[in-house]
Amino acid sequence: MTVLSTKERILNTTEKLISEKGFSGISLRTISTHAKTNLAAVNYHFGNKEKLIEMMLERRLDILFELRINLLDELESGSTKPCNLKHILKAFIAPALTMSNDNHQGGKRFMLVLARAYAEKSEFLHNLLSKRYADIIKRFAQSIQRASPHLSESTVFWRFHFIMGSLIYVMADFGASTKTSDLSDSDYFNLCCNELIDFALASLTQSK
Amino acid sequence: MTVLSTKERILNTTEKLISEKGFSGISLRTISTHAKTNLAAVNYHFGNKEKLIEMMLERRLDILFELRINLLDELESGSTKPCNLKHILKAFIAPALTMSNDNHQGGKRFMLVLARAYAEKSEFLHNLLSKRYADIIKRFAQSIQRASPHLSESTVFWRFHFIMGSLIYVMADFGASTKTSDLSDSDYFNLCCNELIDFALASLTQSK
DNA sequence: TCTCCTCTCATACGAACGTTTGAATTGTAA
DNA sequence: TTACAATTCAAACGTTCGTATGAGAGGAGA
Repeated sequence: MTVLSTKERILNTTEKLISEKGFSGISLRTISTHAKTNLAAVNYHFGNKEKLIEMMLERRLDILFELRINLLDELESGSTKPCNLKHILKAFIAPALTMSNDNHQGGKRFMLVLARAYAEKSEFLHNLLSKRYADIIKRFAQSIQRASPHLSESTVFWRFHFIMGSLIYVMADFGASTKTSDLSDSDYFNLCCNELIDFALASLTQSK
Repeated sequence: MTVLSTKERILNTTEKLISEKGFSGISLRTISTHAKTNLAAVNYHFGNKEKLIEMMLERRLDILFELRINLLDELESGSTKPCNLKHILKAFIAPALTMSNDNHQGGKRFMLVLARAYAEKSEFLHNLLSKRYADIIKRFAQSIQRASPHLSESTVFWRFHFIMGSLIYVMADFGASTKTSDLSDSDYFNLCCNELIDFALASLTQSK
């Protein structure tokens, strides 16, 4: 068991508590107490509450998008032909759901946090997506377009966004699902992941 | 211009402000001021903040689900054969987006509020969906199943849920979209609505 | 040991919150 | 008009919030 720094403990605790109670229902006092430190430590390490939340989002988003782009790079390397559509979708979807299911690293919590940030139209998240990660999203859209020549560019655009919506919805569900099935967590996750990829594939395969 | 009661003004203002600032960022003081009444009026008419928000959600959800079930009833009346899949999906999706686009009645705001409530995993909303409206959702699922005999029951279940995710995502976007197109609001809405229905249809038509 | 720097701590401040209270106002039926 | 209920109001309560401050703990190098 490695000893985490105060800064790391605060970040992890923030993630955990926000995934449980949402952005609103959590105070710096609760965070610092659960992180076994002092209220003032938050402001010492992060300046203020907003910066703390931004750092918490950023450290995982960087990982998520790097996983995605690495997979896409791998797919596109060595050939100029369009990639297999299912593989592209998998490269986009799987990292999110893998992180979502990675309880050990706390990724599961993060995905719920991310889903919440999406819904709350967090300005910070919006900026991050439209600046830091815009290129990656665009590359995926283009790759999907090349693999779906039977669909117009605008239809691909729309459906890719709808798929992102489903993905976010699923991510939010993983955090706080009312278990209705008898499956284990990881079986349920694998099933859901596969169903979502097939769903996305189906939606892009059929033209009308 | 009809004069609204204090109670109605409070409900409308709550809806408006929450759609703009989210559930967290809004206080009863702000609400009562914008509703041109007094802080205490909120507690007089609704008891407390939570009850106010619940009433605000309920009055529109009732309308939404009634619209949906009426359309489905109409589709299924007079025949025992499976309905046209596109019509079923339209009966489910269109009312949400129509309300979403109905600025005059304030429905546009509500849809964003609803999307936020979904993401925040509001316990109240969850209860409402799993109790008051569960039968309606179930009827749609069954109707889709009958119209999609090539898909297994569980696949239909999954994909219906993914479609709901996309729908919620779109609803949230209507409230606070960063306009990137040159279309008018209603043109943009119609396009999006049609694209979403086609997307849903495509996802259920293709088996793999 | 002494000094310096990083970090943690207890504490305080002002602002904003939801809720309560009792008086004032309005509407209504007798 | 009078009496009574429904509604609106201003004011205050106690709590919680984010932030700021200055003292002190702890380790590293001289």
